[in-house]
Amino acid sequence: MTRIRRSGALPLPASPLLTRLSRLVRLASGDREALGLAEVNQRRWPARHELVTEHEPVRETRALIAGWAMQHRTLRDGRRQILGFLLPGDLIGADRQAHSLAAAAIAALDAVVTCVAPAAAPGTSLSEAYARSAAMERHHLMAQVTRLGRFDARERLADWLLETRERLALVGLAAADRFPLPVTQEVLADTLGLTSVHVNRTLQAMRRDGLLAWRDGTITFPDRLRLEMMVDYRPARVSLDDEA
Amino acid sequence: MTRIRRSGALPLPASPLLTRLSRLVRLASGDREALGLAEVNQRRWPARHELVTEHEPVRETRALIAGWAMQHRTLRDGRRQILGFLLPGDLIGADRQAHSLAAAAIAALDAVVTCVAPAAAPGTSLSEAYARSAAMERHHLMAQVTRLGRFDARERLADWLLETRERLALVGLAAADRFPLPVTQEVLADTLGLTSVHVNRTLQAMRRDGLLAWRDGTITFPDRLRLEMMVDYRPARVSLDDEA
DNA sequence: CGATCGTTTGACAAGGGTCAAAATGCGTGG
DNA sequence: CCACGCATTTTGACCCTTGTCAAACGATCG
Repeated sequence: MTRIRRSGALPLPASPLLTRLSRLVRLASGDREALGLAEVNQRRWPARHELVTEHEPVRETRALIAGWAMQHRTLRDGRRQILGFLLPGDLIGADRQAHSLAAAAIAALDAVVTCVAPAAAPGTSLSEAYARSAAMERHHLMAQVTRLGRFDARERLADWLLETRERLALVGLAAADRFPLPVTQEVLADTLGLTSVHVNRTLQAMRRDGLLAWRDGTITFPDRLRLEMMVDYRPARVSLDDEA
Repeated sequence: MTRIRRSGALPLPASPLLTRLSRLVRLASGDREALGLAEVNQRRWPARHELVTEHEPVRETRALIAGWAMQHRTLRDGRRQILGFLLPGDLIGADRQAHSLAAAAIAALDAVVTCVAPAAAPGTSLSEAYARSAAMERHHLMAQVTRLGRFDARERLADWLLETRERLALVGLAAADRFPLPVTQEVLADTLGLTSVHVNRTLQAMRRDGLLAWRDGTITFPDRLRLEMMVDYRPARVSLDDEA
């Protein structure tokens, strides 16, 4: 049914969902099929659209196929904290139980495409993949706590950028030293617990020090290893048999 | 097998594990039995003992029956971030998948008692209870991110104390306006992303303002509602049919 | 009674916030 | 193709919350 296309120099745009889950768990062919099937039925959302509302019931598990979204909370007085980002291949509400309520809002950062995630029977490879995906998410939340609690501005930026590059690389959307970053400094500030003014100054200092460049919506690391040393960065490992 | 004892004025020391899970989900009698049985086999650990080591495999799901523990990460240079606390009734590693690795260390804060959590077959009330427990945990992690990212020192303290009181109340270990807090100001600092010096000063200011008292290891709120207003505190609600 | 751990205090430094305005970029309509 | 309007980035001056360092104080324990 699917025809492999090798004509141009274009890399085959593999499904980020299938790619990601396959890297988390060796999927049974039936489960791979189910995912492929689920992706046929896509839904698009414009930038800024609210996909999930805080305190509302979460009806079904979905997956993000394209675009970026953020999970965030807004306080009474307008302060906002972004808890984390949803990137292509990520699941939305996978860790859902009966009648569960959304713990935070989810909003599209740019144009976004989703599909419904296929149900996974207990014991299947797909169910294991969902569990690992949830474990990754928990891991990222913990990393976020450590960043906000014990890192200064420069470390927060470096650590977060490295983590984001790694997540994108997992679905083939980042190179070793560069990746697209479709967000404003204001969004970055609300992610890292800073003000946009301070994010700006910190970025400039890091640029001056040759730690990164950011032009045309693309982050580049002139020397990624140096950056990783700086914050003692470790790739997320959630289970024994993770790749590399 | 269990004899109900009503002789003295002593309240029956109900199992915190059974209490907590019962409040999260209406448990089938078989599941209640399984929990009771599991608790027979207890294990005690001294204060400071490391129950779980970061990056090590997590073999089984356990439950905390008595005492306090903390989940934490320590950086190369000694900085430490406490991600959250484990209180009586909490599960340890419930969200585990095959071959999963601990995302953070867990250490006993005082003398601690654990048992092995009974396995839950898919579809049972126990499995649902575990899922909700995991959802609560995720909720607390998100609250922690918001606290560290957007709250100042006083708000962090207030919000965290209120949350902790609520969690203890869930297992009958806290009154409406007071609860035991068996930790040092240093531990509090590493939880809230502050220094112990600043925690100390902030606590004093809050005492002066009549927001709280802390004597003999017990926190007291002279006016809990005022404190809740101050930080717009909302009890954690994870699913539609949570109690009240 | 010293030793140790935790709390408290003081003086000072600094990272990051605030406010306001200027520059830059960019999509859209004329 | 240009001009306008809006969003975003950048800069400057100033201030405040929180961190740092060091010492004193208090309680607990062998």
